[in-house]
Amino acid sequence: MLDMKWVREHAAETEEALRSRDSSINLAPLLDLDRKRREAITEAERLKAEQNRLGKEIPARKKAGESVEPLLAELSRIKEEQQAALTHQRELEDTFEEIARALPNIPHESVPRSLDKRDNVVVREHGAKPEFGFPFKNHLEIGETLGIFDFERGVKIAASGFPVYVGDGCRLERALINFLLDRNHAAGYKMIGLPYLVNRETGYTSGQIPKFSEQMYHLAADDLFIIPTAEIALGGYHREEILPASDLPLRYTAYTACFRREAGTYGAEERGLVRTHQFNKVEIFSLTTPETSYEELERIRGQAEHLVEELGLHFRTTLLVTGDLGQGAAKTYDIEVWLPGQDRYYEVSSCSNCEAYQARRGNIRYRPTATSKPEFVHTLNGSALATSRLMIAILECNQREDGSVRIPEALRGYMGGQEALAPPSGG
RNA sequence: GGAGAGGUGGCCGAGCGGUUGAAGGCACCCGCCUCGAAAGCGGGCAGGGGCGAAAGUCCCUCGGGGGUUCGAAUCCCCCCCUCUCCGCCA
Repeated sequence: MLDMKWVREHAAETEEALRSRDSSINLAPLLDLDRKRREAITEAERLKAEQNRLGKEIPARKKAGESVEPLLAELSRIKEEQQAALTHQRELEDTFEEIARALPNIPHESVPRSLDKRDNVVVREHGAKPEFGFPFKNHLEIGETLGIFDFERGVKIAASGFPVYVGDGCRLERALINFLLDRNHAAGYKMIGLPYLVNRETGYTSGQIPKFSEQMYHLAADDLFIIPTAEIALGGYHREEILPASDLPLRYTAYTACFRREAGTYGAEERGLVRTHQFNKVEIFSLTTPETSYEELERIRGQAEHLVEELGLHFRTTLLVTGDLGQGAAKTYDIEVWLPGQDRYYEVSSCSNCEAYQARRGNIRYRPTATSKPEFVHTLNGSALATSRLMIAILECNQREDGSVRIPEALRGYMGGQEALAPPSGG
């Protein structure tokens, strides 16, 4: 949600900025509706004030022994008029809000303007693509050799896109999750365990509802949504609160499974763990003052990059262009690791500053000073990191000719000192 | 799921048909006092919205939504949540 007062006063520049991410955006109908809406409010309130004023005279007149009959007649007439005005006001407000809520955030000035994601700017590269002196395998083949995944049975249990991790595969991902949580904790992010189900209000806060509802699994009987990322649940954590300024910044990290319907994104080339309906992710989430949110974005990005580095993986960081930004984001960095088996980079982290977009939707505020009015906080989120996809990178980049996979040193402590994943003996 | 109790401002807590957007306390802010501080004293202090350059003014909000009434925090209905007891399940 944007600050509609600000939009009203900066209509032309807002429209220009929004069009840089969606060329079909036209603010004119919304601004027209806003004008009519405010006129309707003024009229309904005028009638209500009149009603209140006359109503207050009743006890005095009764006391004075005067007849209140003419006054009551007058009142019922005004009341009827007022009801009609109120209905009109609500209609306009509903339509207005429906349109206003669907607007994406205004991109930050430092974000490159383009509708073409091929214009995303690589701002950092680390390491190099691994070179193999032997025919390398993709993660599916490696998984087959090591017996660490069971996609067939995942289908049997649930459906395609619900992977099963077995033995060392399960242990390795477990190790990753623990490693990431520990590092995030050490970096000052408070660990937090979250519900995987969220209600409508929380879904709305993060911007998933209503526009992207169809990407979430929905439990109709209870009207709850299964989270596509911990960001959604974390966004709801401080909903409807006024935080003391001294508490900011608030930094959280959480591990959750993530569930995405991925409707319409079916890709035969994205097999195995590349794109699934259920995956695992460790998330970072910060709430800050408006003044410090861009520093915080760099901090989150730095943390995510550092984690990939520690795992010894080759990655690049890109600054997304306006057209590639998610609904609530004002600025986003993606961190992508190289997947030899896919012959391309894949996102393992997306770090965004949503500024006040989510805070406004969820009414998350803070009081800058003891005497000032509450203001909206800025919210930021970043994957740190998506472990299911990291698994692919680790397996593919650390494979050896004999079919075993070297375990990154950072994870060995979480694997009982184990240094490699080896194929079952005799097979 | 059944029975009962309850949801009021940043927090605690009164109010139970009009003068209450809400007593009192705590917290917080400003001032006095003090070398400074504490205590004490005086004052201030909910959120959102419309109009307005501003001062200001009006409207809404006492869990949420409807209703009764000229008028609702107060009465009625539905829903949500919390607590206690029972049932059920881990």
